[in-house]
Amino acid sequence: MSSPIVTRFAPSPTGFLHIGGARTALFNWVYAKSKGGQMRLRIEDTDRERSSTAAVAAILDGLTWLGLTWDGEVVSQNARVQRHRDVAQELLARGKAYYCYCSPQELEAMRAKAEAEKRPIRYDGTWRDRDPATAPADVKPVIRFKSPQTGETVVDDQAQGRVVIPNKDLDDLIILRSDGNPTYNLSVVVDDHDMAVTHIVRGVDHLTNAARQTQIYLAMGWTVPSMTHVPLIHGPDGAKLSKRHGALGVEAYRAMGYLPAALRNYLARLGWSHGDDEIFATSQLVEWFDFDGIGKSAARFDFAKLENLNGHYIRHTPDAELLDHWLAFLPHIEGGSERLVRIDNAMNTKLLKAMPGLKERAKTLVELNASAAYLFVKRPLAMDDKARQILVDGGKAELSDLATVLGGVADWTASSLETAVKAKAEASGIKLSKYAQPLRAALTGTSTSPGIFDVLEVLGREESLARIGDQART
RNA sequence: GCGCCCUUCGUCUAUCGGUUAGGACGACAGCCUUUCACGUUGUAAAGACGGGUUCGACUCCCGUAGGGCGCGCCA
Repeated sequence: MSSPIVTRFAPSPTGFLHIGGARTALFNWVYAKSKGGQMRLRIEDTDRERSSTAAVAAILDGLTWLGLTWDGEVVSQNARVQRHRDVAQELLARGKAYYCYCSPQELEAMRAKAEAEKRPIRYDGTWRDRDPATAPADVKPVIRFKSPQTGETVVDDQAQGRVVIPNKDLDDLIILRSDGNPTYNLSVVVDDHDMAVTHIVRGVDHLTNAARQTQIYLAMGWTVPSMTHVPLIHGPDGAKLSKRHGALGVEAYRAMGYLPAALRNYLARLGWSHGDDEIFATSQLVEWFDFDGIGKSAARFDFAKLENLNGHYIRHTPDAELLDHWLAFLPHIEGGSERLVRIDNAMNTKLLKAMPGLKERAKTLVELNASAAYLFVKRPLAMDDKARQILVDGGKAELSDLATVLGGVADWTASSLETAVKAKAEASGIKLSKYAQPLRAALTGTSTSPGIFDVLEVLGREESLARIGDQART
């Protein structure tokens, strides 16, 4: 019986959960699910300066929203530093590491010199074989890993293939700082090993680290886990993701009104494929997912496609479920909370009734929320001359909106309203298209123009209708 | 500078030596709808470049160009 599959997502809490991290988490989660394994969550917070509990909270929140659940306790890497130190000592004892007394300044000078002479920037191994007895008394040493100097290190990557890196290009990295704290590459290896991680899935930016980590695994006599380095996600312009484009936290995507399921679907298709399949449920993804579907080149983030996908998910989500999503979404946008408190049972019923018409034309929850504005408008609205003017001179009609609205609010059915409105308009010689603009404005609550009820009121009153009709004709 | 990696329509991608190079988003055009949206039909749109290998290359090899990642007492 083979050991269970264990994947892990290991973000550093220096900021929000960005889109690339979200996809990495998704792949780890999906793979674990598909193999009946577990996904652990580890917070890489060894850098105390830059880590924050707020960031940890944001990451957990983001993962939860995306529906990516982890197994077991959240591991804090910082809580395990003693274990890391022990391993560093063991490496020392095994002759696989050594004390280095170079000061940061010396190292800086070394780097600068190498750069000036256009030589590779690497530690020159000064203390590798030097007698510690000659060490300066005033310098606190770091511990460096004794990296093999000849041969090559192979990373058998599930996505990148067999990646071979010459050992001469890998210098002796610091595994324990002069303050006695471990560095990333040591901590990762120790934690992944101790957490029984069998499969590491992360961004290609860690590929070189993978080689260094492989050397540490080997030095400790530990089994090297399966590794998969997924290509990065770039911004729409092909450049590295920055705050300008997609480098937003997942909470930003939530605030933009995307559904978790849609985002999962979109993210999965970014860098991974299963033939021509585009739209698939997460359960289907779990069934299909495998590392061989992962591509090698970076993908650009395309909001247009995400939006289209999201529209599809909105349209295909059952009304009640969509309403729940919307309600959960409200606190995350401006004015949402005020609207939320006004939703009682009666309103809930109205919303549910209006949902079929609403979701048909919304690509995001933001749009859905906007089109539902008419349901929250305080009435009656004042129907002044200016408003009447807008009504008469308006642009194109929104007949089905009108019908939908009434179908959701009054006892009218969409079709009967449509028929009625049509009849009224025809009788008065008014082109219905005249109503569009104010109707839309009323629907979205973005203007002071007449609300839907006022329009209907007018339509229902023969004399006003006739009067408006006259104005419209002249 | 050194190392590793990448390169098919504008974008995400299929293709695992033999295809009219397929799908999706976007774009454009039509249909449906007395609006919008949805839906639907169609059109334009791609193998970076140069060499090989092969009966035959998008697919394999080499080179060039372009791009990405890494080279911290950050993770």
